[in-house]
Amino acid sequence: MRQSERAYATLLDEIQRGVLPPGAVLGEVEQAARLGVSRTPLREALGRLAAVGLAVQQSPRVTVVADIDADDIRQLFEVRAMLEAGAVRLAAVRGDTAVFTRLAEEFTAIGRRGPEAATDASDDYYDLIARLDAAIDAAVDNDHLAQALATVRTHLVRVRRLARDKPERLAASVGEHRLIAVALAARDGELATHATHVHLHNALHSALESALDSALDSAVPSAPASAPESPPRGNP
Amino acid sequence: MRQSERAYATLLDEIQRGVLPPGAVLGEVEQAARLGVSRTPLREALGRLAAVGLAVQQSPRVTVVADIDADDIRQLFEVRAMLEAGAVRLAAVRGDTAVFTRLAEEFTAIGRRGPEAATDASDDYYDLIARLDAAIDAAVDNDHLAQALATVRTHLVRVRRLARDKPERLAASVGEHRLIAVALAARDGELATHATHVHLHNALHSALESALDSALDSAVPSAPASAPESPPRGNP
DNA sequence: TTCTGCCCTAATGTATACATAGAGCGGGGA
DNA sequence: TCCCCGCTCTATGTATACATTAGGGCAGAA
Repeated sequence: MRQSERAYATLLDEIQRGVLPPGAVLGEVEQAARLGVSRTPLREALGRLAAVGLAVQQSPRVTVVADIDADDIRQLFEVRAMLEAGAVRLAAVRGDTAVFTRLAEEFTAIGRRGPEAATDASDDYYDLIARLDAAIDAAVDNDHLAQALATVRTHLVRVRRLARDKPERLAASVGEHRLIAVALAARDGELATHATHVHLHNALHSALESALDSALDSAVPSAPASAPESPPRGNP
Repeated sequence: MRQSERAYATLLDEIQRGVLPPGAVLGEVEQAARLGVSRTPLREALGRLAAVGLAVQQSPRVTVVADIDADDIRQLFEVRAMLEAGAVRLAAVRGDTAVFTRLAEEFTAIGRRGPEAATDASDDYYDLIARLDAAIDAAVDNDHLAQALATVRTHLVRVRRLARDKPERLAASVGEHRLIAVALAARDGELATHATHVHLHNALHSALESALDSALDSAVPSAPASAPESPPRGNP
């Protein structure tokens, strides 16, 4: 594998997992030394991160991990709603009914486990949801849309980490996805679109709630809003 | 200005203007020598072009200008419709009525010139349309949406070049944009959304018509569909 | 003591040298 | 004559050396 791709994958994973928190300085020499690559491939990795919006040039001299606040999350969900609503509308027309029928059955089955099983089987939940997304993408068959959605999803990974889904929210999410799958199986684009909007509305509110509880300090100026005393560093 | 940015701007312009046609090989040493920069900043420029989708790695060894066919244009307009329809719906709520009222008046004024003036004043037409787009972006105030739209618009520049708008189409487009501006001035998000869909429907059909006439050979296999004898080169 | 201006360091931006792998071509054999 | 093997050459991928500039720190003066 190319060193630049390896560096990109590593940095992406670390940013998404929070190892490199928002505001962490991404010095070229520092990260190159840490990842064991030269500056050239690392620069390419930073360029890709900047292109997708996860790294920003705070000044002409310093690149940092992009900040993320409640407003960012709202903006992200606005774009996501536009793209996913449009995607399911198209998928209802173009998709294979059998595929979505089967997915709907899987959602029904996994939903029967009840909310108390969600904690243990959360990986199964997320995997099934990812497969529904993949099926929608395949049905729509639009590269430009897929790329736009991929960018949004790249950011959403970090949002999910901030807002760990509670078990009851995860169970509700399964039900919402089940309805989307059912609508797609029935080729009901209108229902699928509305169900998607409902799902994203609930997901956004849950995310904002959890995120505000955990880390985000937006609109809660309990401490002076000046520069933090110890800005997070990726590699102290 | 940084050399890499200069190289990117130059290559982007040449791709959008058709100087580097679809399929043109983008050799690093060749382009670096031509643009008078080293391979390092040129690689960064190629990376940015690849990130936006205008350059693709045809093989691990050769990068070419991305191809574009009727299907691409349709896909592009699908994404564009999702994003712009959502944008105007939000802009109707968030925008400043005065701004869009003034823009609507400008569209009315420029529309009174009649279709025969479109050829001479096409720059004025496009400039006014661009200002409406900018006003919508500003009203929506969503960075992620702006970036997604910027990517789409980057591709659309090339589509417009393939499908040179006829004067009567340009005149009709002005009328369609006027309606969008009027709807936004009236804070009528529904009307703005529908007007946007109508406009994009017309724009897509006009583009496909013109493009099929001029250069695109999709679905018209008059010649054998094998590899062309003389693939276009950027710098023979 | 504080503010301002200069210098120095360290970071990025660029160029070039080196490594490596793939594609094309030529020669030899069947 | 055709096919296969190997070689070479050139392209990319990587590392490193050089240039440039921004930003901080120190010293001097008010």
